[in-house]
Amino acid sequence: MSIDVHSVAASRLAAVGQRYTPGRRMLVDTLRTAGRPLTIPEIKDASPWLPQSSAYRTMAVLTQAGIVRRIVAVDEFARFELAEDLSTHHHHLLCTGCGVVADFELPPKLEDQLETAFEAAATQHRFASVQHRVDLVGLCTACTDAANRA
Amino acid sequence: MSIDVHSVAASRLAAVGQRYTPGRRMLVDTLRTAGRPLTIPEIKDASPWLPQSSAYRTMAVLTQAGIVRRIVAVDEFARFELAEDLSTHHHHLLCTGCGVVADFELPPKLEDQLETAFEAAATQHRFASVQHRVDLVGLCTACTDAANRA
DNA sequence: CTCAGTGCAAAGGATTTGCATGCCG
DNA sequence: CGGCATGCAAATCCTTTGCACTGAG
Repeated sequence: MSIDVHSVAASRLAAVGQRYTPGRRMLVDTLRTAGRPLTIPEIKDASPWLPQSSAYRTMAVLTQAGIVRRIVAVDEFARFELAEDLSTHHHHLLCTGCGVVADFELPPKLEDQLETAFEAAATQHRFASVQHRVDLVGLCTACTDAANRA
Repeated sequence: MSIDVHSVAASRLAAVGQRYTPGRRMLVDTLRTAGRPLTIPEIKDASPWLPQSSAYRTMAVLTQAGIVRRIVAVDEFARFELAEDLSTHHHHLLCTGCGVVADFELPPKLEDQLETAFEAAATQHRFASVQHRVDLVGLCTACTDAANRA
């Protein structure tokens, strides 16, 4: 990995008066390894001994500290991934069948054009501190196959 | 309005074996008039006599029939708007402060470029039936002012 | 010794559903 | 008449929170 995620995480937690405990470090590793946003159930699957409330609480703390980003996809589960400055700028493919979320990237040139258009739209509607959320919603391979079999 | 929303709604409901009752027609009108996605509480505010369960159930039926689209914004409330082919292709401005959702549009040329890039990404990840979801997340005027006063 | 972190269990809140009634076709 | 539609109330399910215990500084 290019930057030291754990060092950054430790200092960001310190900045909000929190410690970088083994449990938190381990969940950060889980997210870093996953390469896609994970739900709480998925996080628990990766660490079966972890109490559910700790999973939720740790994600809340890490989100607060700016280490983790919480996203809402198409199902009723929240998903968590490392903040963009700890990974890369990317977008999401959302499956309406099973809810799974995959990452993808756009050509840099197109990103630039988008950025410009978004700033114009934000200004026009008097929105501030704007970030963008560009997702694709469709069916993953598994769900497409399942639909065809039906 | 350019197309007859109610006629289309009636035939789409008929296609899934459901009726276009006065209650359903009225909620469709509520959504059409709003011009932005509404939450269930907002829908209930517009029709205080409407039981909550009917609001949820009607939205579920209309969504199933392809008349209404259910979207998830930044808060814990689902929001509902008319399907794109009953209104126009547009995107959303989401306020992280109060959760309100406003509509905006992008230049057609940029939409075309996005479409091309999205198709490439979808193909690469083997996703099918892809639609895109392009949102801006920020603070609306009211919430920006509130933040400045604090 | 003090206070943040953790675990367990119970509460919270949006959404769904079971069941009985009403009404269109 | 039969079945969809509707109301009311209870249930579901993700998520949050209260409280007691443990461990680091």
